[in-house]
Amino acid sequence: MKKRQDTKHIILQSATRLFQRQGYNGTGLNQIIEESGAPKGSIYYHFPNGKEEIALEAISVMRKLLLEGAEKDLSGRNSAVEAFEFYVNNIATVFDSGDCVEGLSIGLIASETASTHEKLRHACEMVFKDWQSLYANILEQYGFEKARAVELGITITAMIEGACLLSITYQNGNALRMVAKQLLVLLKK
Amino acid sequence: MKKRQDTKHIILQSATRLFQRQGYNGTGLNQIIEESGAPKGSIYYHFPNGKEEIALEAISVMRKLLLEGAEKDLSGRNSAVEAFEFYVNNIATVFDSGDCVEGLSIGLIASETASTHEKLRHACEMVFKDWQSLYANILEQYGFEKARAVELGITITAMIEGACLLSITYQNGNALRMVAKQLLVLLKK
DNA sequence: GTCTATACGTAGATAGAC
DNA sequence: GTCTATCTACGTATAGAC
Repeated sequence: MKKRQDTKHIILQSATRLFQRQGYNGTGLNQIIEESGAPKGSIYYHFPNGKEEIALEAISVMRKLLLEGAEKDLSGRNSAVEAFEFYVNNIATVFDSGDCVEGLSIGLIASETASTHEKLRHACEMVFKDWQSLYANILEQYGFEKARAVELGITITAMIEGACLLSITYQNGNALRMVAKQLLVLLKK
Repeated sequence: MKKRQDTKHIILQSATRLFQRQGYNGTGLNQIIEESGAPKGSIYYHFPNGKEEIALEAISVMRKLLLEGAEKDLSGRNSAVEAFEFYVNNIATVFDSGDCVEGLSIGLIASETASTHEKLRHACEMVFKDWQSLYANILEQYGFEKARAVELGITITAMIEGACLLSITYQNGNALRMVAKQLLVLLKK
């Protein structure tokens, strides 16, 4: 059917946005329904396993979007430094608007579920690993040796996640811009 | 009275632990009472403003503990690199035990409350700023010029918070150890 | 596929006895 | 200072008509 995919899709859209902003525990099923305008009775039709299943699919949506964005921003530059500087400064601008930031990371949902929902924890772990690999691959393309690229992949993932946390808390993107600046030192060859 | 302080204290102890592990939304008042063994009726006597007030005081407890620990680990070393390496590797060991990590940061509660509880958001912001200042001061003591020390203070705060997030998710402290290693590069003079 | 109604638990919070 | 009882709201989830 056509309607089937449409409704499921808009539920997932709203859920993704709400989970990113308010976290897993902070978001209710009722709120997702309300926000999306989807028919209330349809949630357990599309997601028989309830909230956890929605979160699992939402993480998968985030993963896809965030990785695509990263790949686009990071490719076709003249150097690793230039690529990551552009990429991180780009993220920074999102946090400047002040209110109602749609988190650009899965950091919140990851830390919430790490010790309570094994499935969700694992899904988040996979996303972080994807990022690390992507960053490492990009660095290899720019001439870093493999072992060093892997190390930097982990480090850059941590730096960006940490800076996103500071940026959300401070309500501006300055921490991310600072990280972008320090990458000049870290990526010096 | 004496009892007054005792009960309030044990409530705060449990609340601090639970908020760090499960977050603000993930922790119920009932659970705090249960965990602490405190008399159930006494919560609104000691904390008339309810859950938010408990969280506010819990953040203050975390702030004190974490800053004290950081100051101790970072002082009396031979160089900035040595100090931060010891400090970060020390944090890393806490995440190796696998299950039931008592978060060592306020990252979870900070990201949960950033867009929903202004008072709590602000309290977390102050803690992060304290960290930045502490790190910057330490770096100045080791001979970094002030402006550079401030930049690095922000960056190191982000790196550690991000690595804590990865460590919680991965259930081991390797990300933190990796960050410690990269500080060798970043703190080179 | 969608709707209404509702079950059932637990959340935070309050009142008033002790 | 502490206890019990209770209120109201909301959480997830289900049942069954349409």
